Amino acid sequence: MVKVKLRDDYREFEAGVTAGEIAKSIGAGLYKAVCVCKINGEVKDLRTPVNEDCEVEFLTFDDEDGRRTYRHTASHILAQAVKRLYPEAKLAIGPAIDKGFYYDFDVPSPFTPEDLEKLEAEMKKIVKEDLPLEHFEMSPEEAIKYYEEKGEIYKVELVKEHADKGENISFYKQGEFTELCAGPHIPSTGRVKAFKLTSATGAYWRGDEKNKMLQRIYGTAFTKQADLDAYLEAIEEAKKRDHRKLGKELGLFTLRDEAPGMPFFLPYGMVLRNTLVDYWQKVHKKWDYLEISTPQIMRRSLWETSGHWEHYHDDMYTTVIDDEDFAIKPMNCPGAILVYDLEPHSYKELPLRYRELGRVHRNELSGALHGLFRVRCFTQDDAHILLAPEQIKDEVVRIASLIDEVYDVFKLPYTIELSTMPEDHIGTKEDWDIATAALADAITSIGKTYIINEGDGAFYGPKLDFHIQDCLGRTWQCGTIQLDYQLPGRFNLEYTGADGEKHTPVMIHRVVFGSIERFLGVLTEHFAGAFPLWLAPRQVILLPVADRHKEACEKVLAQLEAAGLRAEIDRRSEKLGYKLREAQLQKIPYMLVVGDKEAEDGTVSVRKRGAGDQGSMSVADFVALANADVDSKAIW
RNA sequence: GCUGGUGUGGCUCAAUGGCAGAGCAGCUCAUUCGUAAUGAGCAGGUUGUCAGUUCGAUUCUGACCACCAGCUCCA
Repeated sequence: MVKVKLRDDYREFEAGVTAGEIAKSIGAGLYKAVCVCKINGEVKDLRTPVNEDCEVEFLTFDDEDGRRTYRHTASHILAQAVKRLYPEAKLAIGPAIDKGFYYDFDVPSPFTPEDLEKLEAEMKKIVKEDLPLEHFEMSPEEAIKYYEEKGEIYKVELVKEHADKGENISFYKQGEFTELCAGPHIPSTGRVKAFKLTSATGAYWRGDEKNKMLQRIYGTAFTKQADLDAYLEAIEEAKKRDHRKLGKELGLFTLRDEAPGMPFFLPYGMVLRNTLVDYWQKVHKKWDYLEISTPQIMRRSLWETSGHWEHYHDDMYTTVIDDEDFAIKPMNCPGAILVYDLEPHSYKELPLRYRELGRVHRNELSGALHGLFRVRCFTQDDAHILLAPEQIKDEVVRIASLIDEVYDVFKLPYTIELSTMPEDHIGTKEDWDIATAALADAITSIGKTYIINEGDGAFYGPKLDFHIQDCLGRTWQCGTIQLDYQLPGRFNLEYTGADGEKHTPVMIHRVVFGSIERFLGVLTEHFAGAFPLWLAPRQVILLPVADRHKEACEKVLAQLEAAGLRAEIDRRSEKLGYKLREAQLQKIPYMLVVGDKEAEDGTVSVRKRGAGDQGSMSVADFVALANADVDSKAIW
């Protein structure tokens, strides 16, 4: 007998009982809902036998591990369906991902939407067949032989890697379909209820563009059809927040064929942008950054010294002027370095913080362009900080606090990634360890958590990246704090230390918004275009009920403008409802209605976006109300 | 850049190997209206660009450009 600790009691079972049988003994309903279990904290199949005393926890689709397991099995069903309909397809990999799963195949011709429909139908058959997923193992030699005979070249490659660890290779079998897989899985295919194949695209084998491009099928799966429908509906809803759509509707920016990836900012977009920049300036003055501005185009020699000419050439726009090579700056750092290098520096001046709203140009791959999120011309809210190595941690705390302060103003949720030493790097491992630890310490000391992005640092130093999600949950890097041990040396930068000796400073590259453009895109999606009052391009719109009220509106407009509010009058001879509808669709925070009554006693009837009619008040009262909102940067 | 898809008035979208159509927006006229669309009329398009096939191409083919999804890359 074995003693099993369940949620709040102990039960005894015959040794060798499976986790699934334990679940069944507790209740059939529970058993049906359970995807996978944890035995002593380790995620395992329900088919796993229990041979000794342990703690068992059952996980349903509501649990992240349960959900992943469920969707992972769905990906196996997809692979099985593909093998049935396209026996010549070679299997690569097929994991569960955040919102579903995918599977990569090597097939002679890409999948069409009709293929996906056929595959979905075949998957339904496999579900109906209710095939049990059985786990078994092979020795590495057997596994290689097995896959070589089948011509599964990708699987052979994967097995060979596992073989180096000297362990047996784990497989799962469902009906005629066998798959290299560490598991775990749900007990049978019949449990996968609601799924949909969402798209088919290309993807490089092992994510390396030098490798062959495989065909990836994305799908998602839920336990109930209603949940799947709700999910698909939510995606459609989310697309309405897309900043590319809202940017057009609200007159913020545009992109034209004449300049791919280089946004044109329209009048309302410029108001938004300038408001954001004003705020940025205020914050940076407070945090003690000195503002500089450096040239857009600089000589080749500068870029050779910085290393960009060699390492970043493909992404740079270069030009020849009077027979001499120049480059349009893709980064602001060399400019800041030239400013530092103007005169000798003492350790007493450090950290020296140069801020620069620097417009950069990068020749990004055409396929990477995406609205304002990924452009070829953008303005980084950059700063370059020169400091002594021992000042790193304090300075990083200072920057991370600044970033947190700014994101909090918008109530933007974000995640932090710490990228560590890549294979291709400069500097000693000791330096990297100290620097990486300084970054980690800094984040922990301000009460934040981070995830580690192994080996993803820049070749010159580790970095912290601040990621924000877009309307569809894709994350975009906005803020970043990068330590740089290389550039100061390349430019022979120095400061005189307390010891009277010359030392090389460390440089920190950092941005808060990342780029003004990307951040505006993020904000547009975050607020679904309904910007807080302080940011809204048009804060107030005045709506005369009839033409005879326009004059009264003009007076109110003058008062609002004098009070620093951004206001307009809708002067068209339309009915109130018509003008109101448009103002509402334009997401203007305040709509002020002026009719006979208001014109008479100098009041306005206030309608607040999202909150409806607020009744009448004097213009002075409205100004006080609005300005209080602007000052507090209230979000509603 | 790679894989697949898309490209029709300012916007959203129809249609077709044989005169390209609607709604909204715009303009004109009438209406002067109280919290999400007043009515009538007018105007607006070399169907992304360039070639090819064809008596005839917006439709079929090819190249290019741009956009969309994903890969890669990145602020």
